[in-house]
Amino acid sequence: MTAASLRARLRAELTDEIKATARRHLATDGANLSLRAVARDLGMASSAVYRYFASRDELLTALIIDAYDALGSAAEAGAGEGTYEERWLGVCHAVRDWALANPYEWALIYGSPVPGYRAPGDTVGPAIRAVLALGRIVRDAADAGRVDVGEPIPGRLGEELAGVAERAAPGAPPQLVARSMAGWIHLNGAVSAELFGQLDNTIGERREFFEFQMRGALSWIGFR
Amino acid sequence: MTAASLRARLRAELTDEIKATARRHLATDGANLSLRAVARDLGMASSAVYRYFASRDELLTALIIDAYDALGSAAEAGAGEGTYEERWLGVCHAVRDWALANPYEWALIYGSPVPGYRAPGDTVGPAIRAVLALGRIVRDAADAGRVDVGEPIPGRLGEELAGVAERAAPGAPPQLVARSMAGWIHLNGAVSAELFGQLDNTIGERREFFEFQMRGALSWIGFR
DNA sequence: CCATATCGAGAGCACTGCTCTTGACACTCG
DNA sequence: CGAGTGTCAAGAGCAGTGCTCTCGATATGG
Repeated sequence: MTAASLRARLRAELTDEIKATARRHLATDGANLSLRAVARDLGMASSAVYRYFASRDELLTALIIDAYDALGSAAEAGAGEGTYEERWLGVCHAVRDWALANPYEWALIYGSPVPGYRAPGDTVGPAIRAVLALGRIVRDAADAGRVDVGEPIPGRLGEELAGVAERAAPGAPPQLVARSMAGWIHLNGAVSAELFGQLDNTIGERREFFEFQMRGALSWIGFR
Repeated sequence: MTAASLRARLRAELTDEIKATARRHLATDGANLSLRAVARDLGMASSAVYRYFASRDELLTALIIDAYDALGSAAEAGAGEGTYEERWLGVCHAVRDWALANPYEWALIYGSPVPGYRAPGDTVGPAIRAVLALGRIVRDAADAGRVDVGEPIPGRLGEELAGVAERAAPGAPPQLVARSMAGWIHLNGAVSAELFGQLDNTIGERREFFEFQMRGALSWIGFR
């Protein structure tokens, strides 16, 4: 395989270089980065880039998948040790820290969807890693009896949540799945609000305010 | 004034027509709509549009301000009558309903910021109307003793929040300001999650799930 | 009525994503 | 070791973009 890989290795390396350069351009041009500019930075013709990515959308998709994966890894690593509360806050801060370190990639995956862009199925796997990392902690805490399970959710939403629980965390109470998802959504909103400038001229103590919110989610979910 | 307004009226009308057409293009092209395409739809030369908006950014800014204003009006109208809980949920649903009816304008104001685009100061006034509508309800409820004020927030965040309270709602306890803001951020995240497709293939009962979350925020804030 | 300000249209510049063709290189098989 | 094959980079070219400038036409105000 090493024989065939001389060409393959060059291809893989150049693919990575293109992605890295594109990631850099993300900072200045956002989702409408210029493929030609990326090629120019690499000293190659724009048409040559099309040997590696069939379109600009495909390049963006690659960046999106990488971003989801990196965020998922960061979130999972943030779970760490300690009490369930500490693990929860650990994941929250890990997500926020990653977003602060990679704001343009965060915007790419959680900002407004590019019209006409259809996310391929490859993205959903990496996309749910972060929320699953959160859910696992709630589930573990619930198994240990450290979470007030609370009232079941009635109606069709309740049934639907039971289905979600079945697929994502068999045996977990649907209402805890719902509250975990709500926690993730709040986390997501808090990070986006901070990154997208909604806290400018209002809140300077970003980290403290974020933790205040995540502790609130924690208590509402029912940790005790 | 009617004398001078023949030209002025035409100008105002055409300005509105350009914005309306641009709003329509928002649906297909998002923030990178084509000024030329807008002009084409209006049967005028692209250069003529520049008599009305100095740049594409300026056109987008006009759309952004209009969107903030429309959302603010919808939120304020949603406060309506009833108990404090009902008013809170009324605003939440009003915001969500507006976003569902105007998804591309929501994406414009709460999606990823366009790199290189600097929001002019004119946007902050309309931008805060919605969150103020929420905050007013919490404040009213607190004045009526229907909210558990809870523990004060210590440290620099607490001091900062006291300043925010001073400016936005004099006399209101800083911790309630913080929880109101957190509620708005959660609301914002919930709407964005729904609109940006993060609930696809997971939650179908969108309205119920949204209300579940907003009731959660309600109880965490301390309504009783 | 006439000077002035405003406006629309068109040409043009530099840029974009993307396609197609051409020629060079590396690899594989006989 | 040499011929054939697949892969690659480069360049030209097309249609589209934001934006500027110039040039006539039209309405406004003194």
